[in-house]
Amino acid sequence: MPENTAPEDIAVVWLRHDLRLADNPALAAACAQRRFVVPVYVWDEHGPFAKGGAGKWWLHHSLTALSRDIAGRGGKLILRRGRGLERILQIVSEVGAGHVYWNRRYDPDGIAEDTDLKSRLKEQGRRATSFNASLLREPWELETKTGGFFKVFTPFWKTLQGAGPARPDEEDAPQRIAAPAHAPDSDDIESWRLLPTRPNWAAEFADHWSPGERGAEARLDAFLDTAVDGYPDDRNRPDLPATSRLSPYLAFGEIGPHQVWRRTMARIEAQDAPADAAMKFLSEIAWREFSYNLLYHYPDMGAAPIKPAFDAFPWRDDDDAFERWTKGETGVPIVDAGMRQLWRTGWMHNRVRMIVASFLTKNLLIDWRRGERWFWDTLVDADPANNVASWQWVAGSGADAAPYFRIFNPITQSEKFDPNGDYIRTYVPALSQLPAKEIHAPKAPDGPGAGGLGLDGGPDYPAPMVDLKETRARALSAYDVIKAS
DNA sequence: TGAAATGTTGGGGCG
DNA sequence: ACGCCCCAACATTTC
Repeated sequence: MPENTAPEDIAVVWLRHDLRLADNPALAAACAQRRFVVPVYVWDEHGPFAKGGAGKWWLHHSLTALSRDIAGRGGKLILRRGRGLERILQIVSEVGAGHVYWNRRYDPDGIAEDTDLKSRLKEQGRRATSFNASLLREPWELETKTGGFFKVFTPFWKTLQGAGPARPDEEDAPQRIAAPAHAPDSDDIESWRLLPTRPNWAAEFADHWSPGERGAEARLDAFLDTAVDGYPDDRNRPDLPATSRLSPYLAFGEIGPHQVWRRTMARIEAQDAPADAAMKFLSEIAWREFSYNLLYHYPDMGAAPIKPAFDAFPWRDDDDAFERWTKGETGVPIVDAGMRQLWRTGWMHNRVRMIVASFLTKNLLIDWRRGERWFWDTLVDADPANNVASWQWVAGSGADAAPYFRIFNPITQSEKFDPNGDYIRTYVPALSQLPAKEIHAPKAPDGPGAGGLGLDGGPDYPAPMVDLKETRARALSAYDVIKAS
């Protein structure tokens, strides 16, 4: 540390799920208040919220982009590996920083670590300052009339609309992120080996995604330009490019909900977008907020059902069935298409997520937590609040969940939301020659050589692994077990 | 942000 | 012309 640099002049900014320069309150405050700024990302591969495989692919590219963007403004992104709290304390001491800035986390482990770090820094005579970058309102801000937190989405959404976002004005990206004369060492990101090699299951990811802040902005602009008008009608159609596909960018904080909110509202005000369609889109952003609201108030919800009655639910242990589900070999076309889209692209359309989740938890009676873990490992948008809240919603154990008896019929859903079968054809090539009428529930060929689909278990496409009617009835009687308690 | 079973209605074929 | 049956089409109830 140069002798003429006082601790007051140096800030460490600990970046986590806020990998952007624009509208980043912690980074903006550090740059405005301190002469030198040291942005840090810590990769904790053993942490409870370490990213799964697909998330690591994304993280690699996101950090590469962020590092370049920071360098473009005179700064240097420091990469370290290990436990976050320890590495931050280490870097703070290396550079002699008097201040640490970060944007808040809301998962219980993140909160605990941040609380711990704050007191450790205080003991050392350093200041820690935290901000809100990732939520429109803090989870403790919105309250019901009786002073509690919201457990039902609709009143939550009404209240959120009334309150509006906490920061109505955009926080510009800092002009300059001045690195200290002797910047601390940084790992080379290649040494983290975040990218898959053998097999390279992410080979196709780059065709679908451009991680990083610029990619996020382009995605939002493209959505607002072309798809928001049709959003209310088409958002449930996996065969159409009708959704924003912002979820991974939001999960990594390459864009924040404030930016989405402001730009969408600006389109409404400029009459570039119909208000009802645009607000329908924002209500989906609000589902994300609602999930964080739930996670904050039910910190254990990743491990335990919100409705305690579900503790006694008779889930089946069936490794073989679970594996067929993960591989997209259930014999139910829409389910298999979804699971293969997930594997190939790191993402799945939301309507199809509900269908495959219903199939797993109801037709197969497999614990939602197994599905949640699989999604965590394979989704590029894996998010500790959204993922868990959505699984509990489908399973029926969540706060504002679908009633357990609301069991999807995957074939009916397929006919309704993929009417021409185009989505199935994209991800299940074995069925690509079937007409729309047959593709949702292919019939086994009558005689030898009749179709070559192999629906009786042959090589091309399997017969349905379960009878939908029977397993529906089985799910309902399983529900009777806990309904009585 | 269901689906299936059951109930109701009304048009048309038919003796 | 009339009653009867069938069955979409829609509504309601149940899980």
